[in-house]
Amino acid sequence: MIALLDCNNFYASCERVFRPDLIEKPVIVLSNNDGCVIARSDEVKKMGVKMGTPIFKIRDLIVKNNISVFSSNFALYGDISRRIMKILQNTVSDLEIYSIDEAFIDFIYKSDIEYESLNLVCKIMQWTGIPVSVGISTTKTLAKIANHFAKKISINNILFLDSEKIIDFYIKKIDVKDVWGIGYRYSNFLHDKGIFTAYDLIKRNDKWILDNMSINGLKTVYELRGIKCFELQTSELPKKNIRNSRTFSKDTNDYNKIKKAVSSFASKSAEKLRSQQCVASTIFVFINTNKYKSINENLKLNGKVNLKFSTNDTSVIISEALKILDEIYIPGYFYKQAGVIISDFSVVNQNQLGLFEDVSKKIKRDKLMGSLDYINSVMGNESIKLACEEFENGWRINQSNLSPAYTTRWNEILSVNI
DNA sequence: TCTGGGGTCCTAGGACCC
DNA sequence: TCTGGGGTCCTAGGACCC
Repeated sequence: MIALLDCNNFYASCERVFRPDLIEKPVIVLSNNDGCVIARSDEVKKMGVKMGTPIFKIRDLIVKNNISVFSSNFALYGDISRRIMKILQNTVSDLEIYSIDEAFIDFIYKSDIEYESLNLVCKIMQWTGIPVSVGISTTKTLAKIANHFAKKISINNILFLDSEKIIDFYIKKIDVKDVWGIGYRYSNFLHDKGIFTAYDLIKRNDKWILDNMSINGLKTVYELRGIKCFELQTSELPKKNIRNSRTFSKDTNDYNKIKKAVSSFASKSAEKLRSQQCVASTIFVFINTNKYKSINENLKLNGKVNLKFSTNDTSVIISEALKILDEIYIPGYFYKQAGVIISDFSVVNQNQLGLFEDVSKKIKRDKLMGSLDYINSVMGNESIKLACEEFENGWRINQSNLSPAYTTRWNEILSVNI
């Protein structure tokens, strides 16, 4: 059996932990830059607000229904997530942390899985204040479906799909678009072909599925039929690429601002790269103009470089990224977004040294990067950084409704007046 | 006025080889 | 005029996930 544990309306629930006055009141959390809705409490879902709705389209609704609006506070959500995963680590036998608010698990005691699940739900609520749901079945894809219905119809937020009869009942009820692995393109295609539920889909033959939805589509169908194709991934795999990008708070034609932003993205990418003990050999930089404005200005510019010597040195990655920026930048346009992606990793101590690489210099640079990471880890993020990264709020995002970092910053800790 | 950010995997087609 | 068969590697783009 595989269980999927999923936090209910995770970001909204995190905000409520420190604002219990908002329990059972409508809450939304916005994307970076306060652009669109990325989390909704149940009350807001009932009002018909969809995931990703731009905030300016629901201004009236917010006022009318007195919806509490929060800017996204990833320091807080990340910390609460770590606490929940820690509880799981100490409670279950196998754990795959699938996302910030989801984990696939297997239980130690398998004789009464529903009881185990209930214990877990209660413990997480008591220790962190976050409501969670558990769906259990024979494959990951079915556990996902179990979880989907656990949130909707189960009284205790737990649903166990074990017998074939019960599985059949639910896969006849679920729209293919809500099946894990079937996105909006495939679901439109399937609807056109007269396939509306997961049950309709599994009745199609394998060849048809393979031809139209490729191998992953077929795996999904097998999983729906109760045949395991996706195993529990219990150890964390290193990332294959690292991306840092932002939409600017205001479109900008100021080259220096973009340069500082790109430097800063490159630096953050390098830091993440070092934290997984890797070096990278490909650097990709992109800048985009505003896609919602006139066609003429809808530019997507990008470039990349393959380095001769793989590196995780911040200054090298920044200077290479800036060279690319220099090449792709076209003056006279207003840019909306920029980003840096690094890829083609190898593990630090397995990396072949270049024949013409200056080894003594490299050792010095490695030490320097080590010190930089150490100071930032002890003194707090961005305590020191390179001079080319931004210092003022040149391109920083809008966060006008940001809640305090209650659990990760001493000066923002909750105070209680008695 | 105002539309997020960070990932993975697969496939078709082109370039190149003998 | 007629133009094979078999392979590898790389890349862009498309699909999906949270």
